[in-house]
Amino acid sequence: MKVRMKEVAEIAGVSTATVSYVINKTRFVSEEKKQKVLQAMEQLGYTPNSAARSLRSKKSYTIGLIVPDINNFFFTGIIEGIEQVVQSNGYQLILSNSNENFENEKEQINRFNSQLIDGLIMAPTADDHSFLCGTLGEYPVVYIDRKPNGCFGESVLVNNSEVVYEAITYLIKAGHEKIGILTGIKDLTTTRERLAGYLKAFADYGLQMDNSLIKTGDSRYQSGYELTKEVLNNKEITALFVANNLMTIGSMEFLREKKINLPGELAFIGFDDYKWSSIIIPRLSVIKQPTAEMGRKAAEILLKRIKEEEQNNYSKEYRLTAKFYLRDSC
Amino acid sequence: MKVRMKEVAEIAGVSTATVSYVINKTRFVSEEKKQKVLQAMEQLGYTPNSAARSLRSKKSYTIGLIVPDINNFFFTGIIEGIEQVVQSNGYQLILSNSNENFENEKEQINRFNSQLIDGLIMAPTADDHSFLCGTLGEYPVVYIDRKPNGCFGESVLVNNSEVVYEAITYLIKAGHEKIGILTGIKDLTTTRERLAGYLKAFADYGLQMDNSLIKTGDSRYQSGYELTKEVLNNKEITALFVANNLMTIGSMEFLREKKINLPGELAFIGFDDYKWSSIIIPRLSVIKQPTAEMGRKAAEILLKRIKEEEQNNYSKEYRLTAKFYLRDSC
DNA sequence: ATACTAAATTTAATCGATTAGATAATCGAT
DNA sequence: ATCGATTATCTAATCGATTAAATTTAGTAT
Repeated sequence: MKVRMKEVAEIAGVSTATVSYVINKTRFVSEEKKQKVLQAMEQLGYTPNSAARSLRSKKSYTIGLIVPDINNFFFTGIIEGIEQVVQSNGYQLILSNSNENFENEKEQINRFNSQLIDGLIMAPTADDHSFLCGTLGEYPVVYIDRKPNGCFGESVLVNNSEVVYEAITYLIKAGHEKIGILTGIKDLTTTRERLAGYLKAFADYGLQMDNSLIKTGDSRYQSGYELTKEVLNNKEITALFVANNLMTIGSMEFLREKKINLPGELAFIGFDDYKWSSIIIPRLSVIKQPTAEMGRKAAEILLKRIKEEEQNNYSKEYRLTAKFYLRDSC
Repeated sequence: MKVRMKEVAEIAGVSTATVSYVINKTRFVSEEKKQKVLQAMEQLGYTPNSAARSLRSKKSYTIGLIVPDINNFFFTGIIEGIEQVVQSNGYQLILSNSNENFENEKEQINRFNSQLIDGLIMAPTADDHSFLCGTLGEYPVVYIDRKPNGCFGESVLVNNSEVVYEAITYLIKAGHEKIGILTGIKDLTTTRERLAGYLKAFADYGLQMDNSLIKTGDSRYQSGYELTKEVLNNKEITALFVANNLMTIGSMEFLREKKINLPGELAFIGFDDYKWSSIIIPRLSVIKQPTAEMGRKAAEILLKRIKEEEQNNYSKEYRLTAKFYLRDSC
């Protein structure tokens, strides 16, 4: 038999209102009654019913999170950061996996719209999100990693184009002129920005652009493997940059199979870091994103917006800095 | 302004009860009225208020999940499986990270006890969980990966001791007699079971046991590194088995640093598989657990229990089969 | 036409908290 | 002693759905 606030109130000899004030600290309650209430709660092992609470107060102390791939260590790093902040502020986290699929994503958003959540953090898929601008008046949204296409909003991103520029520049200065690039899903803002950094480096250093150097993938392991095979058909290539993490692994798989020597035969730079990238031989040079920090930042912004109630400064961008880690593969 | 069931009922020219019956299919409603209701819902863009719904019906269509490390790919594999099942049954997933810390775990359970959830899946920490047997009468619980110490309950596990027995036996048959083992956190059932498999192989093949061969770690990267250094002080060791995934990476890091040749100088078997274990050289032999399947199984069992209402067959164990993948490191 | 069933729909109580507004208690000033 | 102001507490309406019980409607047999 679940114990309700009414029982607590009876035992403590006060009204339910007073109990509520004690729990939520919403009004002053005399020390004497406060103690009685606390003791009664303790004695009965009372825990408030969150459904009733959020029905009345219209706050669920729950935030939603939609990521495109739960198995991807880049996103789990983000989740970890979000979880820390959310947890320590007494909020709960509802997790959902869109699988990079627009329909899944929309379906999940619809579920969230049953006012379950106080706010939403999401890494949107590549599709057009203009429908969101209208729909999501109910709760604040913060985008992470990627900006949604066709819709404004606050977002936590990294300096994609700058850090890629830095990495490509490093290769150019080391004498490479034919540098291949494998990108993730075409219409993601991350893909566009990383490609822009690559192109800018080529332009700034007066190198000849060549379409056979650029291959667009789908952010999966397999396409990393396949596109590496393809891009290396261009025999002049001396360096390869992979702008996505799973594709980095797929690419490495192909290079290992073909026994292509890094960095001797091919200079290699991958994307995203994990402990394993220092145990493979050669240790991989990569661009590393501050995943946990991104997650924390997004959660902090969201909670602030939830508390503020005022919904201005839309479409602000927060750019955290990803770094180029030079190791042994280039 | 949020649209309520009342508005839908008015537009459709019926009572809220009828609307509810249409939505939940709980009673027969004439085709005519049903259509009117559906159309009104569509027209107003109605989504039911889940707080009100769960307050009244005492079901939240939400299940809780507590894992000890969100960043660990073993657990994200499990999460992925759980998410699939939960999602497709119209449930939501609340995720929490205990960080292998008992206090965090208890705190989260307390939060869950505010009747937010219909069921719970958790990988319990190593501490004594006898307090759980009492507390958790409210909703069904399924344990995953590990059994809780001091408490019964349904659990989804793998054949730890058998698969480790198989791997160690392989090493023994290959002529190894001094085989080191690094285990995870001491009081986890997984650690005990894996160690038991190791010991049984030694016993069955009449090998001399030796305490300097066994090192107990804390399931973290760093302890894999440190303990590898330690265990190799025993110069007779010719093979090493690491019974935890992050520790496998830490161990490999040490071996790479010391340029210890695998399998020439040391035969090596790690725990848990990920795409990267085939791109490192030599390709790692590992024990691979069916993570997604474990997650799906746990979610299915839990949902079944939620629907059944009857809480018998407690403490049943489901053992899925982990497999030994023989590659190039041993 | 009447009585009786069965089927479809509605009325209204209910879930367990929050909170505006009413009320009671306390205190000081006149 | 009375009034007013202030503070503490309580009463009761409310959030938005579900659902038991009541009611209406339709159908069938006599």
